[in-house]
Amino acid sequence: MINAPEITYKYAQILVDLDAKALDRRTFSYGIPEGMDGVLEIGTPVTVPFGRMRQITGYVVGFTNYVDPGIRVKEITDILDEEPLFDLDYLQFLDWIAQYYGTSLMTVLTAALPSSMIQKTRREVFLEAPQFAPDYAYQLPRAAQMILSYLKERPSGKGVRVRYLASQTGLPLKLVNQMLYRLRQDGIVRLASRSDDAMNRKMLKWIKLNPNNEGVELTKRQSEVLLQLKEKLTEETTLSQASALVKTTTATLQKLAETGAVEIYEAPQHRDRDPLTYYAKYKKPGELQLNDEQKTAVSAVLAADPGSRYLLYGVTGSGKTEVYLSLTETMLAEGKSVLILVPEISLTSHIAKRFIERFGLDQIALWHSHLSAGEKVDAWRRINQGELRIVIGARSAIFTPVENLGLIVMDEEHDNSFKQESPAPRYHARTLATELAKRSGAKLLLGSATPDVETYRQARETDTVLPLRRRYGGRSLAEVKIVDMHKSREQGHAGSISQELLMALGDTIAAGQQAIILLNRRGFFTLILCNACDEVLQCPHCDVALTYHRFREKVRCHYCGYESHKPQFCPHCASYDLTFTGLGTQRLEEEVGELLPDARILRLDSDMMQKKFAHRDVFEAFHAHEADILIGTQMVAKGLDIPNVTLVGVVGADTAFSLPDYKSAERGFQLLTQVAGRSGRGDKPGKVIIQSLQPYHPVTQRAKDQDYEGFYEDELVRRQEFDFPPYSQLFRMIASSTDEFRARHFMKAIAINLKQVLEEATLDEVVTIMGPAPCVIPRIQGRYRYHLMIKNRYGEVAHQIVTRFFQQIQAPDEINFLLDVDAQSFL
DNA sequence: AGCACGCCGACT
DNA sequence: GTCGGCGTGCTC
Repeated sequence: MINAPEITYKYAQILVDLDAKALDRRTFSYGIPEGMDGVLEIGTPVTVPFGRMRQITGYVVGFTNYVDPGIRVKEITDILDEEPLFDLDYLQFLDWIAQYYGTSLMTVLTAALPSSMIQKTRREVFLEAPQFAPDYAYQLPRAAQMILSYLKERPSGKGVRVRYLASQTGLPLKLVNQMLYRLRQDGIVRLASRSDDAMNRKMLKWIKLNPNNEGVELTKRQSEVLLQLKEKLTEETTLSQASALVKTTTATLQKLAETGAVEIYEAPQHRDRDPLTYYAKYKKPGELQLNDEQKTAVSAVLAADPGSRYLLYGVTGSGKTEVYLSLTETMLAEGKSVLILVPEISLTSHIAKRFIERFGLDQIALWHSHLSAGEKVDAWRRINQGELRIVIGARSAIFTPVENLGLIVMDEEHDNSFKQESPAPRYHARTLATELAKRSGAKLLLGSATPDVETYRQARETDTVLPLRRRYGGRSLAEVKIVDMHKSREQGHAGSISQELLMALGDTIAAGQQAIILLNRRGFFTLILCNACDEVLQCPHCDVALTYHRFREKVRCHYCGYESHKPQFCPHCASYDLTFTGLGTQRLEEEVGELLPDARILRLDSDMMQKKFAHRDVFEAFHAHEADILIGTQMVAKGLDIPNVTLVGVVGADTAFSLPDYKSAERGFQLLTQVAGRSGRGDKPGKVIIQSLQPYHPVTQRAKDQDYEGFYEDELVRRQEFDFPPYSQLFRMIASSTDEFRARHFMKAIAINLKQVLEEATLDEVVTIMGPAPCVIPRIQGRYRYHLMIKNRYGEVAHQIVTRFFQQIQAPDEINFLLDVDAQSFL
């Protein structure tokens, strides 16, 4: 051929897709067979022979001409997809992540790429040029001619699986592959994996009215249903949504479809039918109205150096979103892309809605866990090709291959859903975003009303805080009142709702307004006590108290999901004298219902989340004022923007910040402040009532005054005293085993060895080890857990020593050993 | 992870 | 003498 390859390498370095402990952090060199050298790139997925028998998937991560003598190099068997899955920059970014978190490249790759892109083993052949010159075929080997004539018989545009092709032509697989490489080189065929078409897309049933069939005969019920459908059906309603909307069954709708009055059809869940499509109809282009503070923030970010990081510190309702929108507009105008990271729960929040309203869905990729495999691959491709230039998503959206990235926004940056707890890589999206910004030259904007203490300190020291102190329309923050529950009880109020809160709830409902009550515990009763032996009933697999759920009379473990019937007697002493106590959201719902019999109450907690989108339904119902009071766990604190909410009640506020965890005070403060921010977002002033058992606790008081800076100063003093972040970097190692003794002794040995390593590096003064000790929850799912805390006050060198130390440890099979870099929780 | 090699004890 | 237990070590 005419175009000579620039450089040809003999070998490709392959990362093999095996989750074996020692294998996934090495690469293997494979020979490049003839005809494959032009196609192979970094990121190309291939299959390679491995060991004696197997063919496994791997990825090209480099090229070389040198291989250690004595290694019997094998050849790459095949290319799974000619389009590489990643490029060199991306690979280097993933490698940095693997180094930082002490894990392997393969582990990071698994977290980064959509799973359906990784498991592509089904290769297909497509006939690219069916009209080749007639004499071209004659000069081909017989096998190639057979393949071509078979392919020409097939319906055009459809692929054939390589294996199937081999069996149909009766040729050996190896020969088929050889021929296909040649045909590909000549541009006759294309090889691709199957996942790039709609194969993985789930099909849904949709329903629409059939206007051509007005006068068909219907039964009484059918006419009723049809009447309601005419009212409620939108352009995009699924069959199951419709049956819920008009309170009937899908069977009835099917019958109705048979009459021809409506039409039911199958279609994939297209992105246009994303739940958020709804907001695209309310496009609000026009000029953005920014106040002085917002303008200052926008121009500061625009003038910032590439790779720099800014904190948009804005109280709730101060208009952070307008800043994001304005910056995005400028970025798009400059031909750049924007990545918006939001907490998990907030995908339904106003941020996504506002972006869709402003920019429409045709340039936005929504990246969330409810996307099907096919939709993810679709979105990935379109993002990669620069077709979608705004990506909005939770934590894992940081891995999407955004082209020409100009800005990363991380809204509610303090939210702990940005940290992946398990499985590895246990990454924090903020850490990754900071690194990605540096690498890509994008600007990073973190937004919060209650920034993470570490973020705030860093921003203050580097002078990159952009404050928004004024609330929209000059509205003041809600008035916060603390009720001392000890006093309330002395005054003879036995229940969980104080007189003040009850009165306020009554007034709010009477005024036609709505209220939110936050209680951070699920279930009905959260404790079951034996009065004979004083034991608390625990999960048989975890050292966690069981929670009684009224619904179906069951007890549940909130850690492992263990479920059992309501116990009749104590498992320790067989006494029947059991007391059910402790307040959960279910019981609170009942109690409020008894106190306010006319109030319409909705409950929102993760028990309700079992059903997909159930939380969205609850949010929407509450937003539509179908209920007066919303009771829930911390979910209600995040992202709700309902103007008619003028009262927020917090029940049992203190439990959050007394956990044995260095961040628990911070989380408690954030939770109180965030939930307080839900009150009074409209024209009417808001009110917050916090019921507390420790009303003079400094965190409660700071939350009352909504004084973040005061809280921050208090907290810094405490952190410095104990050398917690930001004064150190925190690592946590956990060993767990079904054998308690082994877990404990393994951890002890680790502690001794690590101490020695640190001493040898003369870092033992600046890196301290705490433990080993049993974890706060000492047993989960039958596994005993021991942990080790490591505080690094030295920096990058010590960080590397700890991660390398961890990687060198080969834990025995019965022990699960893990490292959590920048651990956020001690539980 | 798989799979083979290999070094010991129990059997046709 | 050989069958098979699973400890150890390798996979380009």
